[in-house]
Amino acid sequence: MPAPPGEPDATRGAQPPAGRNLLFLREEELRLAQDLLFFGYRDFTAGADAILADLNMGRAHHRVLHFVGRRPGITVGELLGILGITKQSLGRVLTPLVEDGYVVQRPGRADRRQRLLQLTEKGAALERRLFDRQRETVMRAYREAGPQAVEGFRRVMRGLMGEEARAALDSLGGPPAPAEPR
Amino acid sequence: MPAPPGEPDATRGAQPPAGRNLLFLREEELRLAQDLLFFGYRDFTAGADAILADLNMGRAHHRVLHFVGRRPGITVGELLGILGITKQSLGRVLTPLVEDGYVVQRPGRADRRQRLLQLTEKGAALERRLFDRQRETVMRAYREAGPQAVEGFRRVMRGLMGEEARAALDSLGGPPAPAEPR
DNA sequence: ACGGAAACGTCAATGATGCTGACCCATACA
DNA sequence: TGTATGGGTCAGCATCATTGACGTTTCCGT
Repeated sequence: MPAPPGEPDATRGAQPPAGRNLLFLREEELRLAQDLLFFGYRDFTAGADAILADLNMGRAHHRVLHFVGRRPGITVGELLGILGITKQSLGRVLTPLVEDGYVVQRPGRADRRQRLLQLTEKGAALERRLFDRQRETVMRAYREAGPQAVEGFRRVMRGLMGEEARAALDSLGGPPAPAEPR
Repeated sequence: MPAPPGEPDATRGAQPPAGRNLLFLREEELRLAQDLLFFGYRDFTAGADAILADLNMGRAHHRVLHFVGRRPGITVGELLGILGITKQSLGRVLTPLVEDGYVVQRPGRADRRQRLLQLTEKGAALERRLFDRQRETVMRAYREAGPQAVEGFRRVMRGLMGEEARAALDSLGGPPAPAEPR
């Protein structure tokens, strides 16, 4: 039941169009955006949350697995910067992940104070499981919406971010890892 | 610095294109979606969170203000359904909001067991303040991305939702309130 | 008119996620 | 040698959400 292309059904109870380029900024549309983000994000995370609950973990654990998997060899400090949380908050999640064998730390080569983080096989397997669950959700949404909508989605989401988040995002997709051979 | 139109920059480190319509479902693109949702949602809520913190409130309070404002006269049960939380969780947020004069409850006319919720002036003022903060964020994103991207954003976000959320969403934009005159 | 069920409220306990403040250790570097 | 940095940890606190168990009021079908 893919939505009909073209016409946004989001312009409900509106005055007659008065510019089509300003129109889309009206209040109801912005409230709709709030609704969309709330429901969309909640359901996006719901599948993974269920898996995590069985393992006595939460969303925070998933985020660590996700970003460590995305950037193997990431330092604790970089991870803190990406997540935007405190050392203590990260510690309470990261320490158990290491103890339970999902993540390994090895000292940095250039700077031995650093702890470079990596997923173990076990960690990678769990991350993959969580990813696959979300993949279904996202793929369905992407397929229903079509490639052009996906591109629009990306642009809007990026626009919602502050400078820091944009930089972090770019750093994730870009360089796979800054040297540091094993 | 609006992103260059057309080319998704999300197709990094890719094999040569093999369909362009299947291509956009590849793993890296799905991981990018995870990143976008995490950063985007976080920064979207950040502004309102800051205001709320000063008032010793949290996101949950905002959600109540938002949905009560969006649907004046909503019952507690409907609100529970929309938020997807338990009665107890709602109570801990709603009771203080009523005590502090942000929300009023009046018994239902047709069914006096119900408590119909409404914002007071004070509540509407706070909701407006929170809304305005998020409005800036969303407007910037919408403007940078353009109307077509906005439409795509809407379609994808909607696609992320489950059946229930879609129904709830539709009920929000649609009928302003089911009768029940004061 | 009676009894079950629905709508709402509330008490108690628990868990996950985050915060601040205060330390500590090991390493890097001037 | 002395300070700064990367990382870890302890204690205490707040928010948000959970489950389970009751209690009250009101509705409605038999």
